[in-house]
Amino acid sequence: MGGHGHALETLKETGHRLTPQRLLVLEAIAEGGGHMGAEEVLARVQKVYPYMDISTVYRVLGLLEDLGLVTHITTPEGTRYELVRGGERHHHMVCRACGRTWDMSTRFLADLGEAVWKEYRFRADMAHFTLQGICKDCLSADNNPMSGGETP
Amino acid sequence: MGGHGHALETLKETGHRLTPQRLLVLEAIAEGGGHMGAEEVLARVQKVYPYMDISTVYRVLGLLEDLGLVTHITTPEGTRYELVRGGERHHHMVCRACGRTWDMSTRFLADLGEAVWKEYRFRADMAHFTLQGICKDCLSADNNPMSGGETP
DNA sequence: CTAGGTGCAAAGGGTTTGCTACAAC
DNA sequence: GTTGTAGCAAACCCTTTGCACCTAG
Repeated sequence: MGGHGHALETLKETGHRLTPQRLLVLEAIAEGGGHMGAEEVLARVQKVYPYMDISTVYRVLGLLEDLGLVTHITTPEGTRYELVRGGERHHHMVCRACGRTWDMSTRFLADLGEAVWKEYRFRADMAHFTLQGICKDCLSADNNPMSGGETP
Repeated sequence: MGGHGHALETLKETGHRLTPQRLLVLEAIAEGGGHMGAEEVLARVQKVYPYMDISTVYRVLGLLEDLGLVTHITTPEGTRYELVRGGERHHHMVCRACGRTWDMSTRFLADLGEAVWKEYRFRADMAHFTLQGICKDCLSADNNPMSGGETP
């Protein structure tokens, strides 16, 4: 069970029904950890409740997002959803070779966000930030050339 | 006239035919000033050549991208293409409010990539990097609270 | 000439919508 | 009981693909 008890309250307070489907989506996205696609949420829920429909997943995710409980980002791999956790910052580096996720200090993004803010007055959304690349293990494993991958 | 004469050479050198459709797509994307969706490219070309088909647009854009003449980024509003102009490399900031795309100097990501490399030996892939957030216009338009969006 | 490229139509993948039965309150 | 929801199917983008004809080299 994740820390989404607060979410249930929000649902009730805003006059929405507490349906099993909503609980299941909430659980799935809470346990899934990082960014999940709708299809992945569906798969997780269906392990417990096989009748779950993809349209319900989208509707629930949309509702949760309207309530500020979930956000989504657009990536080249498609739309990814995740739980909004108060205060918790999670910046990740995902290795494209081995798929592992590594933690990154918020310091780096603080610098980036601040620099961009000063220069462009653009308020970057760092809440859900994932850097892709190749981790040190995979780099040494095969000396991956990775066309222009270093600092552009 | 756009500076894509170089593109024509690249096409010939790589053994591709110089078709009117390719020239038109090249012109459209050069004159459009970048950040264009396939549909917009199609519209521009069709003003001159109404028979142009969307599938041709995609195929030409794909070819030009393979040749390194064009890049694309993924935004919440869809895929956006732009001409690669020598030297003028940059990254993008996409406003979640108005959907516009803004250019960002590579300098900021260079710093981030380098810092991450030094600290973690993680080789970040900065190609097609897109920062999401709220642009200055939308910030001043309505004083958007943007849940914890500032510099973390 | 002859491969490569185009237009058209149709298929795909992801997301949304209309509808009726159903379940939360 | 009411009304909001879920499931299903079909519609809807956007993008890709198959195929016969056409055209640049």
